[in-house]
Amino acid sequence: MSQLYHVREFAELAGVTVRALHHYDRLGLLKPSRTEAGYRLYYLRDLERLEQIVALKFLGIPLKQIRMMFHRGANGISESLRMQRRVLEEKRRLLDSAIGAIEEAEKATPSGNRPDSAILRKIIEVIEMQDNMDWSKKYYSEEAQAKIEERKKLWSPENQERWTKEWTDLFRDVEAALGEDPAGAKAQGLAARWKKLGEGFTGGDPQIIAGLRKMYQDRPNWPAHMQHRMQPFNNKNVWEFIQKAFAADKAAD
Amino acid sequence: MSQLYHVREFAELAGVTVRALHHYDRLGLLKPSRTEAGYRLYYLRDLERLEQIVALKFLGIPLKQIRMMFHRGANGISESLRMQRRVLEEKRRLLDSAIGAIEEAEKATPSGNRPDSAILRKIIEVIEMQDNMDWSKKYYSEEAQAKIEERKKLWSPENQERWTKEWTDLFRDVEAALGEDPAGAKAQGLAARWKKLGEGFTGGDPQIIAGLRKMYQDRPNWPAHMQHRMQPFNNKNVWEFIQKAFAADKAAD
DNA sequence: GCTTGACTCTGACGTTACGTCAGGGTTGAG
DNA sequence: CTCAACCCTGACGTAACGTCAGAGTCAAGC
Repeated sequence: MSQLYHVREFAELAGVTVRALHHYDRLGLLKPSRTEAGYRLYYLRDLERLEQIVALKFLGIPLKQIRMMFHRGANGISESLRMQRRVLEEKRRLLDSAIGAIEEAEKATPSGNRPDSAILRKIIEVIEMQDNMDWSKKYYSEEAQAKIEERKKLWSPENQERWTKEWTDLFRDVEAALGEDPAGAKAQGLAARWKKLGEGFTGGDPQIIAGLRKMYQDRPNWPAHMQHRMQPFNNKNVWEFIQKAFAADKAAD
Repeated sequence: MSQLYHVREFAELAGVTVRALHHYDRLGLLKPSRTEAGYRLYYLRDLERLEQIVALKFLGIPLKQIRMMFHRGANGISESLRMQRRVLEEKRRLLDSAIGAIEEAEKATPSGNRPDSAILRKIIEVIEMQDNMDWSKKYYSEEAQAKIEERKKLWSPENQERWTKEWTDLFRDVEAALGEDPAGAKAQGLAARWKKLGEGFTGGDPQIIAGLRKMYQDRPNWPAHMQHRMQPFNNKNVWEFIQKAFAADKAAD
């Protein structure tokens, strides 16, 4: 009973390394008694403590915090666990995105040995898409966010790609038509395309449209890399031209 | 065109910190040109490289490896990605276990402020159960493993707890009955309980039983902490007694 | 008593991807 | 010339140990 263990034995008993025990000792997490020569001596009751440490560590809780939990005594453990769960769930979200990005890239470049740059571009695309979603969140109301979550499911990277291309094309076409009459047939055709594409994302939902408008007006505060990515769409004349075309359409009613 | 950027600008353009750019520079991941005074100068084409770095980093690939990927040129990126996906999936498995353990603990200790030691015990239980599953895998054939995966779904921590308790109780009862006649009514009753409990885990499947037997016979090679946890079941006399009782049962047929 | 092998101790450096000073040049405006 | 705003490098810190390295300890065999 009340047997004594040397580090090696105790470490094996608990399934950890000797060095880890040294570490916990120095951090004050588990301080064994010592022989006269300075050898560490562990009792069986130390095992319980060690198991708790290992368990909390498994949950991703840093050692310093574990020490605090022990130190502050009983209260607060369940509080720490609630917090830790949120942390872990956030980590899982990121992991899922990363795995998803790789999957998309593999899907998009079948066994064929596409040039690696294509794979990378695909990944960047997927990540940026997720990133945009995340960043632009703050412009939408809670309700609008929920609606976007819904629509997101339809937003495969392929769609995203096609959609980007269509906007780019349309913008270029409008740019080329800047000299025309905003009420003319050509301008009206472009305006129709514009409207249709816009509805592809907003679904015509007024809350989403409102968010988009808010986002657009906040342009000066966008992070630099967003401004950079939006640069192709930065031609003020194009926006004004389309405004006029819409106005002309309305006036024609 | 071909605009030049100072670190700060370039960092904001890409959404990273200046210090990160210093870091990538020193690691040889992205080496900008310099002014005479030693200031870093980035070109727009550096942005592409940087975006690739950020993307691969997002996938959890260490910087050194990213450098190697660039260095070894085109081939091998998709290979790296396949590997990385496996790494990430393994991480997700661990994350899920951790989250699961916390959930179980929260479920088992409802809002009531149970002593924290109870919460910790619960977590340790859940983790050890997963750990056991993992460790004991090697004793089972592929088929048996698949079958166990199936049965695992029924194995809530509550069941696990009850099961452990019943085995402990049964073992204690047998120990108390060691003096009796193995063919007697009392011994036969115990043998029946034994058999029933055993089937609770094996489901009577011969492959699982075989794995269990293999595991039991390999006892000397179990890790120390498993031996420690199995210590309450280490009374050889009990096993022999039960063997005799089974034999007597068969002989009575 | 001495050697030997198996253990144990502590201290120091390495790992990862930067963050955070600290001390010291550079540049452009007034 | 000065001042603010940038830029540079180097050094230390972070988390949880792993990996030596140099040195002491213990029990056994000769």
